[in-house]
Amino acid sequence: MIRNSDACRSNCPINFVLETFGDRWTLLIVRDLMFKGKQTYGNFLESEEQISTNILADRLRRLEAHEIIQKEVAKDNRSKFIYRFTDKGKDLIPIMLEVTAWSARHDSQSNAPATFLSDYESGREQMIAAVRANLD
Amino acid sequence: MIRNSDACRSNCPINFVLETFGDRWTLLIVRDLMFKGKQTYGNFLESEEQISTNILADRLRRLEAHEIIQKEVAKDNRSKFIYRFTDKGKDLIPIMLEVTAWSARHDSQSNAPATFLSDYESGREQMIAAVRANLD
DNA sequence: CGAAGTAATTGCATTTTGCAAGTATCTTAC
DNA sequence: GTAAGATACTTGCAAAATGCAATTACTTCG
Repeated sequence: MIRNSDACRSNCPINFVLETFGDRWTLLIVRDLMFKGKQTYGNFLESEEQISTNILADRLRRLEAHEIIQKEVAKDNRSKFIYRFTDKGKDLIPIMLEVTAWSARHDSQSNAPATFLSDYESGREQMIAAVRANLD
Repeated sequence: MIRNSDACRSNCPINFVLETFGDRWTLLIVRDLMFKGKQTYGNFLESEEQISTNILADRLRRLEAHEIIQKEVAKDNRSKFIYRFTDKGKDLIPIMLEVTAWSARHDSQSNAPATFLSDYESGREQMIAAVRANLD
């Protein structure tokens, strides 16, 4: 069940993001949709972090309610939904890249590509544009 | 109690950030320390989102365990601790500013300063440097 | 029609959160 | 030196969220 008024705690911009993304799963769905070409419920379930079906259904519902993503029936198979970012969702790209950069700097176990940091630092705007262009 | 091995779900950079910041409170503490000059347990408790004492104590402990912040006894009052960012913590500045920008763009209720977006877009590096310089 | 594929929902045990009250240590005022 | 206040927590318990396994519902394919 979606919290109907979503109990907004304040009008702080940091808090605003937490109202949607302040849990351990939502951002992984965004990641899969943004960087891994995943677009269906079944795709998201396959991720290595092993999200469970009830949590996935709940988070997709909330992301849609917050107008980060929208879904449509797949053209090739009408029993399937295709999830896509809204413009608001696409605007998360700079945040996601900045988060990736921080982890690349501070997590010695990070599996970010070896060239990520230098590519990002030398061409941030280009990388943002490239990710955006790669979303249909 | 801090999860001893913190059950790392994957080596994905997005997931790495979630392991520390994937809840509704931790980032508010970072915000207060980064932008509002708050440095003590009592200061953090005063924020409008009304964090409770047990959650605050737990999150400060985790932030310290993850080496985002460190605490020291206050010089003027030995019954008080002063919390400060580590270098790893200071490196969160670009993420926090990017998050603020996203909310400023997409939350009509946002209380971000009216000039924030234009200042940020025209001088991102300067703003990062300014915030950093403002941390002791 | 029946089997397979896709997207969920349900029930229940475990974990986390939120709230109120209590405790411990250090400082200040007399 | 002691009592009152300031500061930083801890504890106990009810409520909510999470995680897991099983089940349901709808669509497509043969």
